[in-house]
Amino acid sequence: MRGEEAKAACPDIQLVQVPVARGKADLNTYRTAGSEVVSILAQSGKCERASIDEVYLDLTDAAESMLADAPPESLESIDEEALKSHILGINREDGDDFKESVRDWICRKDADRRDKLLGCGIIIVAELRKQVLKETEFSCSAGVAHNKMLAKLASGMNKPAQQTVVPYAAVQELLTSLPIKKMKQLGGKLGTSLQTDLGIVTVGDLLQFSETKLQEHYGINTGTWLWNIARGISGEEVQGRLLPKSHGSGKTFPGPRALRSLSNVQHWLNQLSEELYERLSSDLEQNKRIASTLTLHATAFRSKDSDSHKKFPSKSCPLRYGVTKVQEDAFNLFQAALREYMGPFGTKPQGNKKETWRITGLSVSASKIVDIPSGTSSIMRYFQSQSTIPSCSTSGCLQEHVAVTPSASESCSEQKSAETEAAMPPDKDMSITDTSPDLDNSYGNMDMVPEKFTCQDVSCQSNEATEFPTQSGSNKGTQTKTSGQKIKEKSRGMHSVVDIFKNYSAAPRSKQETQEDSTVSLTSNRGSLSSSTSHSSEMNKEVGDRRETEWGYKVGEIDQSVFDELPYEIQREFRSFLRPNKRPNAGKSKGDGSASSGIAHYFPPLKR
DNA sequence: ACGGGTGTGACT
DNA sequence: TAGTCACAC
Repeated sequence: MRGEEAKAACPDIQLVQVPVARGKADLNTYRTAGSEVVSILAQSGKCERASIDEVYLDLTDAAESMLADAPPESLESIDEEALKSHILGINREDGDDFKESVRDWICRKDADRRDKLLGCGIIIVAELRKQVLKETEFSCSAGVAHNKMLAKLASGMNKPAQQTVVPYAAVQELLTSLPIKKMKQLGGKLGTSLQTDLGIVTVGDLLQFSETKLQEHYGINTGTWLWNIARGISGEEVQGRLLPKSHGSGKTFPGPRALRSLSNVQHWLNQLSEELYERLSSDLEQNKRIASTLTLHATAFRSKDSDSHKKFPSKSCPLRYGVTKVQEDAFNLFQAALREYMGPFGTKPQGNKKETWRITGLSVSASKIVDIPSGTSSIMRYFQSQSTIPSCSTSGCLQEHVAVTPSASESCSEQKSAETEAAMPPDKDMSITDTSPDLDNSYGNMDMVPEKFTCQDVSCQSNEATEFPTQSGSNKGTQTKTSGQKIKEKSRGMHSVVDIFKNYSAAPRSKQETQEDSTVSLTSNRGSLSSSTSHSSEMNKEVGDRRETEWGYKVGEIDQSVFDELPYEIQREFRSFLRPNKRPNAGKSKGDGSASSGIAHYFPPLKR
């Protein structure tokens, strides 16, 4: 029920509300909580942060070790928490005997090796959940099974704060009567289609269809995937990734709250950009990562006019570090999208006051996040100073600045940012374009779901951007160059600092599990966010380790002009990373063999 | 059940 | 690469 109803029914009820900052919901409390739990779980095996409160753990190694060194059957006593497990296929009626049956199952000597591993997993997971509870005060639920799909399914079967196990022999029974809509990925349109188009309601029904038949209806990949999951087969690997791949900040403006003026849109974009930037700064500071693409999403409708439900296009551009830069670029992206949305007829000559459009949703997000190799302290400082530089707001400066912004500005030459006020402080900029994939590290993962948050203290969020003042402050200006043209060209050519980073090859993480992983998915509930903070150092450590791997780059990918734009200090630092042996034979970019001009194939001279 | 704020991945 | 769509928490 809604809060109001609840209050009416229970006047003394304690309702917890999501914190608000900058006029919008602030989820940092939850992000921090999630990170705390991940940092604990990641110690035990490969970990994948599946969402803000969910993780998957691949405990294969830990389980195998236990089986080899101290198998359950050799233990004199089994963890009480483990004995509380729900094991599918084992009846646990009356309260006294079931722990015995669980113990028997875990210690069964004649068990299939896979189930013996599961038995170890049960003990490990029980231990982990206790540790999470003790160290964070969050409880969590878990599923222990042979793959992600089954573990996820199981984790939701006994909540809160319990764990469920799927023995190999229980898979069929579990699945046959299970409504397909309960399976991850089938909760939406595909599940509906399966139901209405093929009459499939349960996974058991799905079992009747041949792989070919399913492929005819849903394509090769989806068809095969469906055929497999009906049999409890899921080859999905647990990704070793503890950090999010993107950051976003958005807000909806339902019904009467829809935005109707450019200046209002700009106001909210500024708020959203500010939050986004704060998070980017934390990421840089804590994880040494840089995002390189900024994307603007909006939802809109045009009152009255025909096809008022046309989609508002999303737009993106290179992400430049600096709050005002993000705000500026976001607004420019919006205007570019708006013109496209309104069509050739969107031009101004519309006498009456209010616009014909209504914005019901806005969001800005940052993606293509790459690690900065360890040891690049000057690069860190560079980006930090970038964000520190306040404003030098002069229209002339703005112009130049604009010319430099590739995508976001390409459109901004014309329109009026009139009413918008606020000096747009164009600072020196450095556009970042593109990046490369995730260099995952391998750790375990887990996810928790705070059920009741009693955290009323918004300040428990740990990142105060003291290191990355979001604005104002003295200007260190002169050490970075303000030129525009060169950077613009390099941006066009898609080369920049991040391009260099991206080639830093994630050291082959080896580690190739195959089948029969003990995968765990935990879901937690409840928790009183105590002010526990500094666990951040632990996180840093984890993240730091993987960065020590060597990295290489292709000389051919560094544009001379890009290099020239870098502060001397950074040019020097980069030089230390350059690996002559990686020099390509022919001009190529991104290793895809495509030729590219304007690329230097030699070490750029240091410039001061 | 529904809505808000996020986030990921497939596909074009 | 940019942009859309589906799905999930």
